[in-house]
Amino acid sequence: MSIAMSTTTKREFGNSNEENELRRGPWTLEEDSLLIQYIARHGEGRWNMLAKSAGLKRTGKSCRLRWLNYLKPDIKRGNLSPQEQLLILELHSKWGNRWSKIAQHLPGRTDNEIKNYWRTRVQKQARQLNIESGSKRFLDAVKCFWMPRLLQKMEQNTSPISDHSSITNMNNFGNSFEASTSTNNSISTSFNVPSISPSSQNSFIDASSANHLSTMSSTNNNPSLDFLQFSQPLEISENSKSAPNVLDNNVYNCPIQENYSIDDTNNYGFEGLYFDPPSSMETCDFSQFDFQTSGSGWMLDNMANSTLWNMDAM
DNA sequence: AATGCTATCAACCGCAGCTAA
DNA sequence: TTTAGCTGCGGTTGATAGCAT
Repeated sequence: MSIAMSTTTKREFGNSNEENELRRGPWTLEEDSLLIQYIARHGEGRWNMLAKSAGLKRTGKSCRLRWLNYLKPDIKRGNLSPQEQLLILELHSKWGNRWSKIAQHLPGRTDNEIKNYWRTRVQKQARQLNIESGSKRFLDAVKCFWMPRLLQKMEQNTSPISDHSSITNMNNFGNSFEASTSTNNSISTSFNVPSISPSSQNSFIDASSANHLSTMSSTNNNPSLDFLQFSQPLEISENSKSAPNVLDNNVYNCPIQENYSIDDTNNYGFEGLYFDPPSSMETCDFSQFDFQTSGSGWMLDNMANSTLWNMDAM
């Protein structure tokens, strides 16, 4: 829904006496209506001419942006699903800030939306981890913490009962994590992450993880990335316009496991999500992550109350 | 209730690439 | 070959809603 302007802001045109002055700022319902009707009759493109012909006191660029990011009928609104978030993380690790390219693989999502998501959610997490969002360390943090948590969340969504009671077997084995359900859907998942607490709703890293991480951090002052063995890249063609996304019955490489297959049989298309245990367990060097905040001591000291990797905020 | 802070997201800006004249 | 106009992309800004104090 458009945010109709009730007041004149400084981003609107300053002099209302200037009939020919270009309008700026939020679009009104009338403008939206004009644009929609014009495109319905004449199609999109040739935006400068379109703006004039439609009687809009807007630049062509502004019309294009409004249409592509907001008014176009196939725009999907609302929060990004865990599947979409996972795909964004993976595609960003592959392509970087190629927002439009990433958006091509998320039907109904715009580059602007994905860019905003990245800046407001992902980069926020990077700041809290005190690591650069584009760095390899951050990518590994994403893969160690965030992606497994997303998968866990997706798993919860696939269960008939959407709380943790549906998870009947959840064990920690050192750096690995297994969860299975007793439902007919037979979900079995394993990750190589430290001690994920199934009851930790608000914080991905629970207190035991915090201890683990603190210990590792304190015993390794010269963290090495060498034994990290992630990044089986998604096999998505650079030129592919079709979305190899989670809505399809695709099998593709993911950074956590060699392969996972996806059945499109539930709301998210993830009912049949299955992770084969890796032949050789990949491990995550947590000592590489500097959880020290700027001058306030170890972030992990009170991790139970931390919002670090808070999936509810994603 | 008032104020300040933070998160979100729509919209703008500048730049680069493309194309037609 | 040059140039002007158009389009698309990525970075950034600013309005505002919601939350905390």
